[in-house]
Amino acid sequence: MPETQFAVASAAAPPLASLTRPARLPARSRVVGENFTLLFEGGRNRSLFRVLDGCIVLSQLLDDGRRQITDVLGPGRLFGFTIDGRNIATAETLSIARIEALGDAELLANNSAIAGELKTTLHRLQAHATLLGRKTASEKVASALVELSRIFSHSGRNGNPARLSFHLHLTRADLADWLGLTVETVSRCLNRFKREGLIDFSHPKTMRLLDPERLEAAAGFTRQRLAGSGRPPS
Amino acid sequence: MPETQFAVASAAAPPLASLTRPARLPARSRVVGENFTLLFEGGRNRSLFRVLDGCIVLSQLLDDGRRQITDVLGPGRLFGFTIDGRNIATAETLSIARIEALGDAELLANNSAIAGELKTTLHRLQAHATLLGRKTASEKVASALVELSRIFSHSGRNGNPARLSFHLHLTRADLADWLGLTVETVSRCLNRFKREGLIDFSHPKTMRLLDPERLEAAAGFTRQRLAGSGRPPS
DNA sequence: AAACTGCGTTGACAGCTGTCAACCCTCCTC
DNA sequence: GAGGAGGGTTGACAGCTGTCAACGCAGTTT
Repeated sequence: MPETQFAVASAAAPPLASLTRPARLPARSRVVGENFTLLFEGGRNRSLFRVLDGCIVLSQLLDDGRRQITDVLGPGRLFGFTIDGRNIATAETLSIARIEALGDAELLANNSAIAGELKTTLHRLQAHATLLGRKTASEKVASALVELSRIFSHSGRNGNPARLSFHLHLTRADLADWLGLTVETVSRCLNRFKREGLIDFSHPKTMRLLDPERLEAAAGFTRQRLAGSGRPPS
Repeated sequence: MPETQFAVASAAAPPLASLTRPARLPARSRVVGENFTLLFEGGRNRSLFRVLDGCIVLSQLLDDGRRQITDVLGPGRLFGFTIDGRNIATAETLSIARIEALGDAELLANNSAIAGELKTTLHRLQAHATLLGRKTASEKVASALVELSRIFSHSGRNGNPARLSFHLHLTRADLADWLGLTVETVSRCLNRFKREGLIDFSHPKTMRLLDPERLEAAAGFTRQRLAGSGRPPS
């Protein structure tokens, strides 16, 4: 495997973003290797987990093996939600990842925060459903690049400059499973964007956005905010 | 319009719910007409709502008008979740519907119930993402029929017999927007299922499942439960 | 009764994306 | 260094599904 951005770091000290709780890590924090399945859909689980570092994806399988990645999680996101004690989704690492289990006390204390996370996830999943159902292959790949840059760029102090370059944790196959495409289509789109000067990559996973604005346009915006307010029925 | 299950009620008074508060319903309950947009994505809203009767869909729009229905709600489901006071999704009625606003007191009292509803919705949305990204047109339509029969069949005392016949609240266009297809493809699939004896409908919205088992098979199951338990990382 | 509208169905055709295959490259093992 | 495995790219081709168009039908209006 090509060294991930954690390879060196995890050898020495905590890598990038030893954020959240750099020193004295809580006892429940844990480092997990690449391509490791943390939770199985339908499996029993009594904890919530927070991503401290790295990349984790949630997925679902059809009986014949078709896979759909439903969300890509970066630092800060929570996962491990259950219904009747059973995991809603399969969770696997795409990089060396650091995660933290949330204890019951924390759960209760952060109850509204957890509801907020649930709503955020709901919102993301809705947007992704729109992508899956109503966007073309090009729009899907462009959307993915914009989204992943937001999740995994080391948000530079100014915001913009650092956003241009980031590590694509997903393989072409992962991207395909996320976007409802095939590896070939993903590859073709990426290389077309490269030829057109929208993006650049030497290593397949080292991505740089050369023209974020055109890329966002190519992503086919979802309307972010409606100008008018809603019409509450009461 | 063909009579919905509410047609009688609406015949007495003006068809499209001018009725707001028919008989002695709880103060916050309300009847809304067909094809009425209750909430706009991005609009302000301070209440949660519960569907008491009828059919409500959540949707999202792209700038050019492409629409994606992200969930279909029947009796019992909650909607109106917000992030920063802004609606996550657009909500519109597909039938005359009865809804109920949940007050703050109820909200606090039902906090865990609400988290449960959020998780249920998350689960449904995930399954739908898998449908959108990884199922064929036939599988999508078959899945939709099975799903809608579960939501809208008047759950007979025995369960099964009543499940066979139900009112399809969605038009072909709604189905298309839900499944990420076109009306033509939806229509072709439905009529093929009809020719093959899987379903039957005289009126386009009066659906009957003649062979639920074959239909479920045609839907391409998502693996419901994993035998083994998950592997919690702590 | 005629015309109109919305919705649904059906056919012909096109094209986007999937399928199949070959090949390249890097990394790893032996 | 040879060989193998995994991931990525590219080309040829096919087919599923979208596009475009015509038509039917029911309900409503004029």
